[in-house]
Amino acid sequence: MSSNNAPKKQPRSRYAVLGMLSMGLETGYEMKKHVEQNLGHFWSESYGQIYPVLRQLVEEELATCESENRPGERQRKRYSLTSVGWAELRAWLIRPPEPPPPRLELLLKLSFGRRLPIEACEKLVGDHREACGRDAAQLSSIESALRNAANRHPDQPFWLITLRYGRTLREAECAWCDETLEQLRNMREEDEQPSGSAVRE
Amino acid sequence: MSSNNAPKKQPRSRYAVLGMLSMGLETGYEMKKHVEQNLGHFWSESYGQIYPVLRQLVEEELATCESENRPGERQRKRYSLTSVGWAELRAWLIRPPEPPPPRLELLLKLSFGRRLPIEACEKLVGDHREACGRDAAQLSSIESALRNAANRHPDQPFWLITLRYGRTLREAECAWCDETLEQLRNMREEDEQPSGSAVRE
DNA sequence: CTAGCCATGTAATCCGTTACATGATTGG
DNA sequence: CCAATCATGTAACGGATTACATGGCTAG
Repeated sequence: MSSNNAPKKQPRSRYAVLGMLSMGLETGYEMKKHVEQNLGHFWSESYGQIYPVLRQLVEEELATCESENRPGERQRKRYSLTSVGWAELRAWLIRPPEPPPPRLELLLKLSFGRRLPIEACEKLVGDHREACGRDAAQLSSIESALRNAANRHPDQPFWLITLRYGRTLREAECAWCDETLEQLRNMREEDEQPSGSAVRE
Repeated sequence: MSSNNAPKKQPRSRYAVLGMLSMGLETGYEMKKHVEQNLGHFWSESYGQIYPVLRQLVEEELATCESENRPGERQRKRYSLTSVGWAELRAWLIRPPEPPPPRLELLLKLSFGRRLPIEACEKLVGDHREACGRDAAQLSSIESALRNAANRHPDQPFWLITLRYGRTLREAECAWCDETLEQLRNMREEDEQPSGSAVRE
C-alpha cells in the first residue's frame, strides 16, 4: 500500500536517447539529426531534452562520455552505453507503452461543427484529406526506397514496420475523410432545401 | 518582419471550454463529466485546466458567470458565452489544426526491436492488437447506440463523425498489427534455421 | 573573410496532469 | 449519520519546446 514499488516513471526522451546510443549514434547532434531524418514520422526530440538527458545518463552510469578529441578532430563529446544502460533500455523496451491522453484537435473542432457553416467543416476535412494523402504518398515512397536499398541496415525490417504503420494509418484517415466529405455534402444539400419535397414525420 | 501579427497562441483547453459553453454546458463540473463520457475517445481535460480557464474567460469577457444560487439549489457557478466568446470560438474553429509533434512510443520501441528477442516484439504488437480490437468494438457499439437513439441531439451527426474516425483508425491499426505479427513470425522462423536450405547469395 | 554548418548547451516558458484541500448535499 | 457524489479550486511538479548564447571549423 505505502511502498511506491513502481520503478519511477522516466521521461520518454531518456529512452529515445538510450535507444539511439544502442544503435551506435555517439553525439547529441547526430541524434537530433537522426530523429529529424529517420524517425520524424513517429517521433520528435529537441536539443533541450537530448543534452540534459545525456549528462544525466553519464551521472547515473548508464553511459560514458569521451570528451577528448584527437587533434585535428572536430570538438565534440562521444557517448556510449554501459551494460547498465543496455539493461535499462531492454527493460523499457518490453514494458507495454501506455497511451497518452488523447488530444485530437480536428475531432474536437468537428464535434462543435454545428456552430459553423457546413462549407467550413468541409474545408477542415478537405485540408486534412490533402495532408494525409501527401503523407501517405511520401511514406510509401520512403518505404520502397528503403526496401530496394543496396546497403541494408540490420534494423531495416523494423524501420519498414514503422513506415507501414504510418502509411496504413494515413490511408485509413484518407478513407475517413472521403466518407466524411460525402456525409457533409449530404447534410449541406438537405440544409439547402428544408422545404421542397421534405416530409416532416 | 517585426510585428508579431499572429493572434497569440492560446492553450487548446481554452477552446475546448469555449466549445462546451457553446453547447450549453454551464459548470466546470459538467464539462469534466462531458469530456469523460462523450469526448473521451479523442479528448481529455483536467480540472486543473478547466477552472482556471473559466476564470480567465470571464476576466477577458468571453464569458459571464452567475454565482447566485436560488435557495435550495446546489451551490455552483453557471457560466455562459458572450458574443465575443462566440466570435473567438468561431475563429478558432475555422483555423486549420496544427498537428502536434509525433510521439508514438510503440513505434519507437519497435524501431529498436532488434535489441529484443523477436518473441518480445510479438508480445508488444499482440497486446496492442488486442487493445485496438477492444477499442474498435466499443466505439462501434457506441456508434450504433447513438444512431438508434430515440432523442437525438442536434450535434449527433458530428459526434457520429468523430466516432467513425476512432473506429476506422483502430481497425486500420488492427490490420497493421496482423500484418506485422505475420512478418515477425517469418523473421523468427528465419532466425531459427540460419543453416538448413538457406542459400547465401 | 565570411556565410553556413557543426556542435553544445541553458533559461524561460508553456501546457498539462496529479495530488491535495475543502465543503455542501443527498440517499440510504 | 455516513458514504457517495456534487462542486470548486490550488500548488507542485513535470515533460517538452523555443529561443537564445556561444564558438569552432570549413568551403567558397
